[in-house]
Amino acid sequence: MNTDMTMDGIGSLHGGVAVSSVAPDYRPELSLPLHHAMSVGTYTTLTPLQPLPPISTVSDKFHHHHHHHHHQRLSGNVSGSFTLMRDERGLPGMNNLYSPYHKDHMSGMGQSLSPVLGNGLGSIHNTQQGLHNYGTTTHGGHDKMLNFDAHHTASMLARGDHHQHRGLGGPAAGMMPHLNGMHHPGHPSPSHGPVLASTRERTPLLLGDAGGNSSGQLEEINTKEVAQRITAELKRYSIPQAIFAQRVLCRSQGTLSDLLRNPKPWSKLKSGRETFRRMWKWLQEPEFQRMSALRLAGKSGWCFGFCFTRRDEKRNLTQQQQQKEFPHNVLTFHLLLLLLALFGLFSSRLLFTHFGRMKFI
DNA sequence: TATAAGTCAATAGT
DNA sequence: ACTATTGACTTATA
Repeated sequence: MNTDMTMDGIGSLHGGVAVSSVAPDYRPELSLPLHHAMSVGTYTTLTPLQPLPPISTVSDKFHHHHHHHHHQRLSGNVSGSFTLMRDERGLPGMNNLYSPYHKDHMSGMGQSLSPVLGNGLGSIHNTQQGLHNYGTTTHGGHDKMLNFDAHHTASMLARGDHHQHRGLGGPAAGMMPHLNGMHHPGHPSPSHGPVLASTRERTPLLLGDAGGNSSGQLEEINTKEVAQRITAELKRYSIPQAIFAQRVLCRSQGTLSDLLRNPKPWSKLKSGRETFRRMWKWLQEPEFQRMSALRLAGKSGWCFGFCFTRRDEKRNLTQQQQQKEFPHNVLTFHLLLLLLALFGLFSSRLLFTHFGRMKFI
């Protein structure tokens, strides 16, 4: 009952859950949930918050040299209130979207952006809440992208084309029709017609495996097309490379730039395939979830399908300003407790040692 | 050990 | 403010 878990033990957070993870400043791999053991009906309903380690090149330097980071502790006083967002993230099925590619398969799971399945939380899901957040979660200087969030997500939801529940075994190829037709400004536009039809088949970004396999691990990704589409998407939504690289790919801006401009053919890729898989997966996601992934600033935690972000970390607003801004989606700490109780989580391994600190065994 | 692949991070360029 | 370039570094592999 006194397991003192800090972020130092993030590697051992397996099975643990971060309700309020004070994640490192910029390394998303330490904040993104890795494995969603959302087995319904059991305590594992909690969404484990696990690190998304960098791909194969996890080296000692990563942990020791440059990024002495950041083994921040879950010390923060969670005193404020939480911002509540729906977590559209995934269920176990997405785990096999990643192949055991070297040791990457573990990290790959972290990118599971798949829609959450019915875990009984649907009724709580308030679209309004989610939307509010998209529009208002601003960190420093990513306003453009996040502003998009509000509007596009709203319109998208209005159109009802979010939630393409392609969850387990769903056809991964039915991707983003509203994006497929889009233009690629400033691009040679190699093949006429939609980006999809680069191959004789209708498998857009995949070469081979015409869709039966949605696990995303065996396909040959058309890296060039992926690169083009990612480039277009980033442009379209004014998403800086740095943001995308960091939060979705766990790579540096320069790396992404290089990959985007000089994508190597799939056959020539080795561990670098993982990066393209992440890009590809991101493209598969509904906009709703794409932006969710981008928005992850590392200051929020995911818990049973909801994202909890410390309000006071969102920006430098006064209390009043914040309250005005987040009238509905604020979850007080006590409400959080209530939620936890509602979901029977108290009987789980979730422990509170003192206010503002949650620990798990 | 040599080489290739992948990436980071500094920095130059726009 | 963003993006592109590139040398250095790590890791994997022949």
